[in-house]
Amino acid sequence: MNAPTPAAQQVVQVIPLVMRAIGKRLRQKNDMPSPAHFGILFMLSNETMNLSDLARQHSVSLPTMSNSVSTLVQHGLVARRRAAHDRRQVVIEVTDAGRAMLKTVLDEVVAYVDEVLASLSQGELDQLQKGLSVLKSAFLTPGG
Amino acid sequence: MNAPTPAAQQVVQVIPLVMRAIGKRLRQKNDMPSPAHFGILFMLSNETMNLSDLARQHSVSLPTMSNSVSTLVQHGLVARRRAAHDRRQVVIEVTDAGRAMLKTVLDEVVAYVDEVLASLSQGELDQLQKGLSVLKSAFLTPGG
DNA sequence: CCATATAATTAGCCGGGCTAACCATTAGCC
DNA sequence: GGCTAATGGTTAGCCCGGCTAATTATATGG
Repeated sequence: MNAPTPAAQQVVQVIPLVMRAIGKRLRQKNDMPSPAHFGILFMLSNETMNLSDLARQHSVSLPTMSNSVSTLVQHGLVARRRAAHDRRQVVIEVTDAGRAMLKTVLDEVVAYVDEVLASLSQGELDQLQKGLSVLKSAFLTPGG
Repeated sequence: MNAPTPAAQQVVQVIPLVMRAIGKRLRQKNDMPSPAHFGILFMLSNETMNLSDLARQHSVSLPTMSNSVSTLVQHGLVARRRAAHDRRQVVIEVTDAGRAMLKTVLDEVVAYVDEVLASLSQGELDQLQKGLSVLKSAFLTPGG
């Protein structure tokens, strides 16, 4: 094994830190979905998907995604629909309520992050943005 | 509310993505602790703490931390000890097994991240590192 | 037309989050 | 000294989110 890059070590250190802080903020607000639900709504807001695709993209097993979707359906945030071209598949769609919830939570989280980032200079913000772009591209390529 | 910075939007988008990918990798390996346990071990590896401090730093409630520590104790990774100066407090210490586990997991996760980052150029790695430094400093200051 | 593969659900388990209620200890104050 | 907080932890009871194994429904292919 090659020596780990400083960047990798930093990813391991910083990402969980940020994640916990955001998770804490979400838990503090009532009626906020869990981070997992948030991620599902966010994915579905761009395009509807069937369960399997959703599970794969979200890096969880199919039963787990089925359960999460059931919870979301109970809360009225998404809806199940049989696919016409293949009646085995279930397509998940975000409801209006789900879209509203997503916007609320997105605003809340972004506002919180903005609050945390408020102490940074414009130069630091640029650095942050560039760094995250790199990280995103790395984890979006196959294998990430 | 001011317009959200692009940096904040990117944080919201990228951090959960990376977190899920790392979580998936951890779940795939047997005998790997959950991300939460990993975080606890990591914190304790530098300094022993009592339960309350641990809960606060980890952004969870005291009962939650007590439960997590119980699980870790059952697995032999940490040990509880009454503080001599204040017998109400419980100090948590990492066992040798815990330290070994932490090293194993750290190596595993860092290796995985390195693998994902392998496609990046040195310049991109530098950008990533700088960006994460900024992010870390923002979330480590009070309020983060 | 039957066998197999694929999509999804259900059941059963565990970890991790919470609040409320409780016990043990310390600190403060008359 | 001896009450009365205040502080630190644990326990109980709840829910969500992970997993695997087993089941059902639909497609597909020989």
